Amino acid sequence: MIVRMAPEERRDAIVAAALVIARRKGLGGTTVRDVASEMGTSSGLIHHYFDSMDDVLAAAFDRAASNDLARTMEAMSAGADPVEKLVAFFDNYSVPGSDWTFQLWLDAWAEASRRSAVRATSERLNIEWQQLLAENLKEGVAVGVFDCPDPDGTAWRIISLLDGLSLQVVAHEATLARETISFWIRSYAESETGLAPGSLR
Amino acid sequence: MIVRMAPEERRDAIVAAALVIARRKGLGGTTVRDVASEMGTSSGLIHHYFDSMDDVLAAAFDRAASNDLARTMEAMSAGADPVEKLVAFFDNYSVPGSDWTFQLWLDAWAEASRRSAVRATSERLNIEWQQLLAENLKEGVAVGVFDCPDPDGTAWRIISLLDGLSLQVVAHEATLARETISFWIRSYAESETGLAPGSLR
DNA sequence: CGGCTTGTTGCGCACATGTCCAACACCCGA
DNA sequence: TCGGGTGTTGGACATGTGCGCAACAAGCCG
Repeated sequence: MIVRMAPEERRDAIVAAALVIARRKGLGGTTVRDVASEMGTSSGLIHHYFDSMDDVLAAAFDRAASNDLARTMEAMSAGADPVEKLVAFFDNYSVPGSDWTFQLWLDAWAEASRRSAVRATSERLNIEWQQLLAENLKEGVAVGVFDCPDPDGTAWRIISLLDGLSLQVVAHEATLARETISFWIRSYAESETGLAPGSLR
Repeated sequence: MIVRMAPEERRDAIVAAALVIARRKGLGGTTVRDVASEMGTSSGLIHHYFDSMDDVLAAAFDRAASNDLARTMEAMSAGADPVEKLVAFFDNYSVPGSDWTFQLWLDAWAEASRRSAVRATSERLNIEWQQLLAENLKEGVAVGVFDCPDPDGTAWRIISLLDGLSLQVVAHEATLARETISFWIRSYAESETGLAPGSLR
């Protein structure tokens, strides 16, 4: 029995199914047939909605990363001041059990050089994350709680340190402990913003 | 005409050929047939020397990364003191034109969760890089030129910031300038070691 | 109710993939 | 000079790949 869906709905379903597979087999390991059978439909259907597999993967990664970003933005908006927001940022960045999202980032960075749609998406989202942090830093400077001469640069450095450390945890698991990198990244942020040690706990 | 090689030699040739392909098509995109035809031999030969493709890829990555490591160690050994060695470390980390090595790192980190041999290799080499840096920091502390309470932690943080920043350059190219990250990483190292700003130039 | 748009199928095409293996060619030691 | 050991071949095998397409069916509109 054919289940006919509205275009929007079906597109969403495809992306959702692709995400399930990507979570299990990696971005690069996600195939048209896998996605189709996950949805319980035929593989031809995927190409009815997407020009190429590259686009499907980019859309899947986009949804996962955008979702994390939105969740973090929401968590930050609950903070009363820039300091609280910064704490919310870090609390949200590495929620336990969401390692698979970061694995997707690793996949995306690696695939970036060979899949243009994925590359464009990861670049855009990376910048959005940096912006989110930078805006909060600027607000803190304006209000006078942060001492930070170059918020944009600081944001890039914090994001990058976070990525570099998370990478070790996700790719190699045992080399670095989760609590350790949580402590390190907060200490670094404190030093970059002129906050007293322990302020971001 | 069959060209018979000594086992050692042939193994090396396979790894070298795999590296040529991996450089062009990525670690994950390297296939048995590609490697074979790069050597001008048959594909069966690869499996005569390696149990699986995973092992070939791990060996190829191992050679590339070990090579970089050795080159950096040598450059550091030319430095007269820990400060000079640290400068040599940074100078060597991001030689222009060796982006492809870093792309291999990106590939390896992404593949780590799905190819155990690659994973073991990248984990080991990541630790070796950290050790290289940590040993130099410890030496500097012993001699009294560095003020650094936790050299091992500092080494991890420097390596991670470097990785996180390099990642943006290699995967996204345009977002961050090379000279910018070179400046940032040196400034960060100065602050972690208690050196005066500009010491690592 | 009939027609038409369009979502959906299921399979075919042309390749590519890792792995394995019987046969072959080369070199060394007897 | 003649085995035997082993490096090497070339293709078989089963499976997987993205993509395209004719046919079918569902639902909307007149």
